[in-house]
Amino acid sequence: MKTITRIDQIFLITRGIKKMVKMSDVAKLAEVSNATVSRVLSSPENVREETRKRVLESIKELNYQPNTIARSFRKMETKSILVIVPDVTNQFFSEVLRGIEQKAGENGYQVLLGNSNNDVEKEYDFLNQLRQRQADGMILLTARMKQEVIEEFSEDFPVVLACEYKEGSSIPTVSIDNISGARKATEHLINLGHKRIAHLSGPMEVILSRDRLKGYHQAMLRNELETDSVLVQEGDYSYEAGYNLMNKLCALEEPPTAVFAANDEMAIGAIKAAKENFFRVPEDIAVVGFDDIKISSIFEPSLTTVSQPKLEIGEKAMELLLKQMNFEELNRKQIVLEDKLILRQSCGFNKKKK
Amino acid sequence: MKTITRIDQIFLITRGIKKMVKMSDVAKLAEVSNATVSRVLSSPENVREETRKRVLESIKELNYQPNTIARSFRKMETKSILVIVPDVTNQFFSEVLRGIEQKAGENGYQVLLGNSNNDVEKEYDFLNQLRQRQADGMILLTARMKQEVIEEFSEDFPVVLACEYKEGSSIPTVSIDNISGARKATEHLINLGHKRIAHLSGPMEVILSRDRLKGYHQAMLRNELETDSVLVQEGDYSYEAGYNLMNKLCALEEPPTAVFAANDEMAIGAIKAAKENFFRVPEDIAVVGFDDIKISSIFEPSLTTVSQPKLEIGEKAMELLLKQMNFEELNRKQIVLEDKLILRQSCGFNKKKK
DNA sequence: GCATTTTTTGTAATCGATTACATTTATTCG
DNA sequence: CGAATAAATGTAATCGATTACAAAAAATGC
Repeated sequence: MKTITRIDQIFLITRGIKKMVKMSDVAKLAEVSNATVSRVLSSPENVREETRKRVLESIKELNYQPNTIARSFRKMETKSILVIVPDVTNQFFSEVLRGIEQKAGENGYQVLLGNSNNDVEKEYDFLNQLRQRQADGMILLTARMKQEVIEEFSEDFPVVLACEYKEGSSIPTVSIDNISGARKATEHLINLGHKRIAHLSGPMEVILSRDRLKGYHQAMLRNELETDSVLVQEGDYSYEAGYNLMNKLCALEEPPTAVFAANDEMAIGAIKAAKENFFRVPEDIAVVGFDDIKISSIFEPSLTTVSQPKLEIGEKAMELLLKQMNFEELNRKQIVLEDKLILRQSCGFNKKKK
Repeated sequence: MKTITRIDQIFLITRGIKKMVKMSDVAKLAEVSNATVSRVLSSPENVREETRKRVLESIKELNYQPNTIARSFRKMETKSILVIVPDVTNQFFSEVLRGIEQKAGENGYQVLLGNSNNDVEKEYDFLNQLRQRQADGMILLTARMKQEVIEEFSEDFPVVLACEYKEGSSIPTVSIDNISGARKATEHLINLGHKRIAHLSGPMEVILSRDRLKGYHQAMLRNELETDSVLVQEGDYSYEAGYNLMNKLCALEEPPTAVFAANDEMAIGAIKAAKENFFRVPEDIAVVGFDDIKISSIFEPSLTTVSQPKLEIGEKAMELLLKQMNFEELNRKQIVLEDKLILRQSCGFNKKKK
């Protein structure tokens, strides 16, 4: 009966690095070969019950933890994926992230978070990280890089675009139909009788922004409304941009009676500015946003907005990525999920009288 | 003059795995040994200019990317750290994260994000990930695990606690003085003339919650105010908890005239509930929060709150971790940063007349 | 009981970069 | 110029788990 003491286990501390128990230590104690220990861990059904028990006991006794780096090295996979977010502090993305994380966790993948900080250069850096095998795959929640680059890259590595996409490309993508969502939002304002409707757009180099603008234009055109070009203002999806742009609009000789903002953060900034300019929302100016982030329902007036299925976007994106990493065929490469217009107070809808 | 075509580079696709260019390929093309290539990459000053140039050209020509897994394996380090967050969607943490990310990036470290979802079991799982060397160190933004466990763990691996801490432990920690912060907040309400002050606390098993409660009690005691035990309600830091608890308080025969909430999310939930119960904020009920998250200044009424230096907490935590990973001595293990009471409308302060 | 098949275990090569040590080449200096 | 020293490069072991293949042990069948 051999007993291993704690002293035996913890041993030498050399230059601060703890000497770890390795597989061969377990093998020795259990009086089997390295291979058998490995098998107990990865395919226990091929090991005789008795041997397996002995090995497991040794593992426990030595408190052995397999060295993931060595395993990764041998198998040339990290069991982790990289998710690139334009801005970690943005609520919208953190919910998508949650969807990704969940599916990833279920399938034994770690999520490495990459914050691009809205900087394209950073995005390119992240591609290299994947090239260097720091992760097995990648989900991009922002894609400002050149189309050719991403496309070529996606031929060699598992990549999924979520939310953003590239026109006419074959990169697996999960998103909603931004054009129709924006159209719905704008049409809602039109149906409420508004004619002078402004749009606070996102940056034009981002396709989402162009799509939402397009939806806005379509709605205006279909209803034979003119769009005064001064009513379309380009922002960057930030609260501050919404606030500043709305201040501009309020200063116009003929201010709009309604505003469709390309996301909720800008919409809230806009409402804030409108109020400060003594416009009542929704009475004087109705506002509609996009995304349905958490504050939108809490803020007053609560925000009418186009709701994206954030969690589902994350989950589906991870599913697409998993399939690629497992070399499964993708039957559908472009997944378009349903958005939904949520009516709240900021455009005059009242759930309950107050 | 040897030319390498794209075909040469991209080669065989076997079972979907692209054959990568490796160091030996570069060595062969540059007609040097493996070691020299390695040196060009990690200590170029030891390689003759001419040779170095030749190697760099080959690297470029073959588009060689070092295999990080192999490097990690050999050096037994991943150059990544693990950050455990109780909830990714929480604004407060995402800002701390940004501080961590920044410092990590500057020092060549990747940030692996772990979402514990407020589940202790998950936290224990993350410890094992570190044991298995998935990362070189770990920052805990939540620490519900048993003190002994974390402490023993922290002897073998680089760990930093941020925001949370463990009493009388020697684990490196970055935080503010929550007791004094809470006391300040409560005293502010007392100075405004409030006597019946409620407290919406966090879960009692979290030390932050206990500290903030303690600060509240201290302030009351010092000012010889009685604390009606029905006025202290335990929540879980969520908007919903604040909302529900405030509904309870409003239904009291003698409702409080002021509320100190243990964080901003609960404070905002509380204001929302107060309003729905026809209490005006701050006229009928003054509210103070804790954390100073972004919405707090946007929400109406804007929220008086104790501001934590979120970014700095993240940076300092990463600095402590870096020192541990580099086996440097820590001169100070417990870092306490300054908080600041920010006066806004929710307790009757008006920056500008409206 | 012995040949055949099946199951279990062991042996040793392998993944790709790093690095201690050995060797070669270049430089310095009397 | 040649010895001594310094600089540049090469050789080969190494990190720890996995796995193809070989060998041994157990089970089966006649």
